[in-house]
Amino acid sequence: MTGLRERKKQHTRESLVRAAYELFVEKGYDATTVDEIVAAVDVSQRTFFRYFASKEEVAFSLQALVTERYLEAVRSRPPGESPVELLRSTLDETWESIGEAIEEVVPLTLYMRMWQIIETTPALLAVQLRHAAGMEEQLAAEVARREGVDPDADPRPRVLVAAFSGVMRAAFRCWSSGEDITVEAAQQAVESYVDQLGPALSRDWERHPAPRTPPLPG
Amino acid sequence: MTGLRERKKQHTRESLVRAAYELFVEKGYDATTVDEIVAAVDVSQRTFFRYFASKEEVAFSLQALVTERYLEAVRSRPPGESPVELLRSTLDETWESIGEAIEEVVPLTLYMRMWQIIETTPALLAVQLRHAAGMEEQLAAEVARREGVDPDADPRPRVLVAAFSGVMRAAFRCWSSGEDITVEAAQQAVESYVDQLGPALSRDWERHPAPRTPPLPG
DNA sequence: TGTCAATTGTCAGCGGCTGTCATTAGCCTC
DNA sequence: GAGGCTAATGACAGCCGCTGACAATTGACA
Repeated sequence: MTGLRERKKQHTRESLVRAAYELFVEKGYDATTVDEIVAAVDVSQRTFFRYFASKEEVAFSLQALVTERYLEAVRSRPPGESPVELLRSTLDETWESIGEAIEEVVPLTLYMRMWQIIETTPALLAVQLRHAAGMEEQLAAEVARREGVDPDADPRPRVLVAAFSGVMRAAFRCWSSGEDITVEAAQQAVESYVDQLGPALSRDWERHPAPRTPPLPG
Repeated sequence: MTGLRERKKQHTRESLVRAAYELFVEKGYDATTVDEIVAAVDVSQRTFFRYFASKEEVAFSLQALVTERYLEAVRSRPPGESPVELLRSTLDETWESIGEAIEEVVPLTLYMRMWQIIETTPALLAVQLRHAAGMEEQLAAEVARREGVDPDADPRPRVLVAAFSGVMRAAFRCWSSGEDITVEAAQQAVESYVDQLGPALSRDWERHPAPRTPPLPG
């Protein structure tokens, strides 16, 4: 087992995350002061900034966990899938795993509300988009590696990942602005949006709106 | 003609933009202080914040102009084009117009260097991505209007725009990290990336890397 | 137990940003 | 052209995010 010092550190860190999340959800991100967060955990402000480089960072400590999991899952996927299938099926595979990982730190409902706050707070939204862009980089690199192409010479990995991520973001945005803030609803939104990618790019859209629950492929 | 007061205001505003751009390009965004900007124009710091809500905003005063132009061009496009064609051909159409509009305020090379700074400064990159997301919203709304679908019920407009914007962003990123920082190079990068969208989504990628200058459709 | 190193608290200070209020300067009327 | 009116500016104080530096504390380990 790890030493006392190590455990204490992890404890303060998690306490700070929890306190921050609760305050952000309760009174909003901008209205929450770092002083208030550290007061709730009873540490000095200086200590906070030794754990987190900025007030924003604490808000994304769990988001980082999520993207890390997804990337790992993509990397450990068996070969043989086409790039689109890779991204799509990894999504299917990792939903529960990610949900469980989150709940080890904070309740899932709190995390969901935090996501809403991120989407509605301009400063946080901006940072989230930047993080997503960072993940795109790594995803594109992995796709290129799998397909044996040079990611700097062949635009297709980046193009695919960019399109895929864009669609995912649109889906999350739709989900987080809706009423059903559950993992299942998120999963539903993302998958239905992804399935619309092909039709949306087709030359002529049929006049009738696409069904909310699109037909399953195959 | 406008009064003296109005002209003075516009003058200070443009002076602030120019001074800011030059300082940002010269010593970097983070290393540039608002105090330095206002010192170069000889106004008080308070005045700066009456013109721009934040230090970031002055860096994007021209970006706003660009997206505005593109949106207008999309809106004034004749009907009959498919959604993808709409976005693609508006792009072709507006390159020079936008370039000219920029040069009325600052030299194009300065603007290009500023773009590089935005892409390489985390704080600015984040804000730019947020602005892009805002434009996506409006683009999706326009696409939905043209196709006569409900943007809240039919995910295709958002999906298409998300994919298209993601690809554009990837192209700009590639361009801004390269050596040829000209409008033509940007145009070239964007159009070749957009043309790779279909191939990238196809089930099986051919093993050979796609050509940098892809074959024209049709 | 005593030494060493890691962690923390305290303090001073910078830079972004805002509210407030007095001052200046363009506008408009007589 | 002198007057009042209003918009724009400057000056000041102050909050908040964030950092460097140094001293105090506390776990680790011989």
